[in-house]
Amino acid sequence: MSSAIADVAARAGVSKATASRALSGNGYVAEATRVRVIAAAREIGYVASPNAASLVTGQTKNIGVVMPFINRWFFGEVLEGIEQALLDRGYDMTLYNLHPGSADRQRVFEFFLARKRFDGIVVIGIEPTRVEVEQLVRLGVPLVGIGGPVNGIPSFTMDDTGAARRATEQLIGLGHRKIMHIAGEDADVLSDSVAGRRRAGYLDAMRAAGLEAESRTELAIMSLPGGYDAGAQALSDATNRPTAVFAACDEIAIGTMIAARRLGLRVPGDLSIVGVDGHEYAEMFSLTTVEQQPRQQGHDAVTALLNHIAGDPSPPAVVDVSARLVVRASTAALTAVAAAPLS
Amino acid sequence: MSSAIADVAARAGVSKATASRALSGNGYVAEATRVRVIAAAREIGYVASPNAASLVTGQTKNIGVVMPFINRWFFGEVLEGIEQALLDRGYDMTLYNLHPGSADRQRVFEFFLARKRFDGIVVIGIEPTRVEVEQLVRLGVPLVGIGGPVNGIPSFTMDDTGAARRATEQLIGLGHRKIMHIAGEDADVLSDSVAGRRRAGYLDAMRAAGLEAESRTELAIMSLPGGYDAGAQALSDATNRPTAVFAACDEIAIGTMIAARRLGLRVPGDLSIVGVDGHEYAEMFSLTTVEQQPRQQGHDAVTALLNHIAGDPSPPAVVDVSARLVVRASTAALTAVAAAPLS
DNA sequence: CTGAAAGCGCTTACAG
DNA sequence: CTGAAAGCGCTTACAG
Repeated sequence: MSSAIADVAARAGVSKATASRALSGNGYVAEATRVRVIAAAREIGYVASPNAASLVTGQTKNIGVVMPFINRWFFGEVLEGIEQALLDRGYDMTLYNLHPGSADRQRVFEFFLARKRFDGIVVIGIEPTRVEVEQLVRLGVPLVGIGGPVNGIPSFTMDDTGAARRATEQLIGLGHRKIMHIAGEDADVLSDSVAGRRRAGYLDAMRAAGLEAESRTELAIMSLPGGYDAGAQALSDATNRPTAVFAACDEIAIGTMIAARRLGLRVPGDLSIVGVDGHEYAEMFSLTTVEQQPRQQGHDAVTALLNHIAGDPSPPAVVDVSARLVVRASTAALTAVAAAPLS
Repeated sequence: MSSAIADVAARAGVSKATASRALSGNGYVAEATRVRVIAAAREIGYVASPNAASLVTGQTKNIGVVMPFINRWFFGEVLEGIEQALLDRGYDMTLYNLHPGSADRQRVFEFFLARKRFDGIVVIGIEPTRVEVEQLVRLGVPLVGIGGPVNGIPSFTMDDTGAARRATEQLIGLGHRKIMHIAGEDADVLSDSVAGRRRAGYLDAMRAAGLEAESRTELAIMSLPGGYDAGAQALSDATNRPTAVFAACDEIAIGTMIAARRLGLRVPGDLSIVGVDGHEYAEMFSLTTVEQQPRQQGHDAVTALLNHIAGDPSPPAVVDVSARLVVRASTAALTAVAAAPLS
């Protein structure tokens, strides 16, 4: 059934050592021998066991990935980018899905990640504690982060604060003053989280424009239904309605947009909306957003990680990934009439 | 840095064999010794290498998963269910993402899956060819499928044809006759695919009600934007508009709903819509749908797989998973006025 | 250019 | 109840 290198060697009439050299390409082997060994391997469908090889080479050809969500757009994109890059280089990917507050968290750090199965580890959006970072470092394998700088782990991340500032400034530039921010739920608890940094950028921009008094933040689960619920709630009071919303992510933005329309508000006529991310639905909803490329980030982070494993220098502490404002039809200048009471 | 069982043995003053027995729980070991060994292991942070152990036990404690999409709801849910079940039992999950038409497909079957890394393999929605099923079987490890029966692989799947029939009958029961089906794009090519079976169920129901002449099928990418595009197209001609749509999945249904509203159609006033899946957005969009539990399916399939690996009998060729019609506000009885010309 | 030998980290008969 | 020995499948110095 499953064949070993001894079978290949026997069939090709060489020693296991030579078979190994011929198959791996390491060390000298006569061309004719090489051809014969490779043919033998093909004939019996031999594929080397990396688990066995790892025992002597120390290389597992396997990368561990830890992320809090699979089923949210950003994470799914990152994951697909990682998977593709890994596949291209012959690596496997072992995935751990650690929801915020997951009871398995400690077990993943102390048991699963410690099983000596990985040549490197990618952590994404899990906001590791200082102790956890230490545990990761103690593993002794290269690490890389995506989506938020983590102290002690080189991270691929966009400038969340800057993106939020830019998005908010866009609304300010259109004449809006009552600009509400719908933040991610952990912006409150973790100022260091993606949601926290985006809120900070919003506040920066408001303050710089002298609009502190107009600023207002609501919290939402970072999903479409989360944005819908928060939007429906926050926009229901007609006497105290913002003219624009800066949402912490596109899911929230789209959910808010749908809620606004159900309340009879026109977007952008009555309400301008800006998001962040460049979600696959953004175009369909004509959403103005600060677009990033999570799939590319996954790909680039893994490439850097594998290169580091192969001997390249470690990537820098923070690799700033690209993000750009894409203006679509969810934003418009505040109309003169609506603007009047403010001017 | 990373310690071996010899270190534990030395520290506890026993042989490697005894340390192994104490840690694994296999074989006799004096209680006092066991305690001493476990303490030693804890002190130096020892975790056994399953790669090394697999060489002698043959057990890798690792399961391979192959699926075409990560970033679509059904697959993401299945994946989270799988991951949780695996984590609970101490197994790792290695994920291969094989887009339809992926150039890597052959390499995954012939190289990655053949590396003797897995105690079992889960295949989801990739519609393996006969040759591929053979390759999988030749691996000699237990297999399980999710989301569509595959010959030769025990599969957890809902009755797609029945679900589609039920959904269509619901519309017929509400008095609709001009019921359009927006099918998944591969319904045409692969009658055996999920999309193909759902289209068959639609046609069954239409035929049984004597509505063959009214049946009409359009194709869409199985995503929200896919449903939006197909819906916008199919509903734009006011002279030839269905009064109801049965969508092959909830993403298509929701995309179609949004397109319909943009065209000024009221849902369900002018157009009733039914989907299939029980998508996380279904409630927010008040979508009538045939709900299934992909997360549960992933969990149950893995549990059956691990039990089989542990010695239980293989699951049956087809395990029918539950699905039920959930009626929400996207469907309504055809109004007398609209129905008149048909009666 | 090739082979015999050692050894990676583990577990498991086999003796005792 | 415990230890010495063998061996899982591979690769890599080391001789030749």
